[in-house]
Amino acid sequence: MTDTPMTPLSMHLLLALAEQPRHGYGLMQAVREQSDGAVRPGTGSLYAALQRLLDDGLIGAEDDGEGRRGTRYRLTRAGADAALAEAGRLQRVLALANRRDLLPDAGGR
Amino acid sequence: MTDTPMTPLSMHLLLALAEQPRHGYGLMQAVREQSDGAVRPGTGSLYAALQRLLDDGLIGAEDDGEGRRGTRYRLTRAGADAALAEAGRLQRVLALANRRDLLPDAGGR
DNA sequence: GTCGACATGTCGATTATCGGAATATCCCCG
DNA sequence: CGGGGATATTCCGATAATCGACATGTCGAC
Repeated sequence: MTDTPMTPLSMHLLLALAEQPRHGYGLMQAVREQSDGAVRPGTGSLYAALQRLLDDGLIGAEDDGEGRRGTRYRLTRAGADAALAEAGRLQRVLALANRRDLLPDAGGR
Repeated sequence: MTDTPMTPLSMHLLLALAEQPRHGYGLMQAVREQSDGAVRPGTGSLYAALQRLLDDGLIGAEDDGEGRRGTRYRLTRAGADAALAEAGRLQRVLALANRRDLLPDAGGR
């Protein structure tokens, strides 16, 4: 139950791959769009993060077909589980935030 | 709109302070409890994070009364706004996660 | 044939973040 | 008075994550 938090970038990558397998380049764009521009990794951050996810077995990589260039990344079962766990963690944080009164002047409570 | 993500620790600190002002040490415990043990900062991480939040003006620090030892941290208006913004970001990520089919065997779609 | 989008990497530098050791005080209990 | 545990904070070294730049190559369009 000691759900270690995941970086926002990793989470976005997993979610982008949950939709469909993609190339690294496509992931860069997908993450940008998904996050409304909040997360915009350079290539360095991106491939470093992908390598970490590969090492942890959360994603898989396979060569794209014969003629095609590039590596296609896909979500593994473990990756889906991890994303789900992270989503649960976020939900708990949000629930907490709702319990607190963060709104400044609106007639709260 | 380029909502820079916040670390889980920072978010938990702001939420803990939204409930009531606290000392650093109390924050350590509050964060642990709030996160169900997922976030358990050592003292080093804790005070470093507090310093960062102070630098960004998201929290304030004042000496505790005459006789008392220690510094009492409180949430600033900017801090509440930041927490709110982060909560919004998390909500968007969660919405995304819900749209994806992460459940493995439950008869999805 | 050159331009821009697609695609995959590597490198070095800079931050960010973390955990633990060390320090000190306060308060209770005997 | 003395020890011990909770409170409270600082400093330090190590690791993790990010960024921006550079390098390399393919592809289709114009």
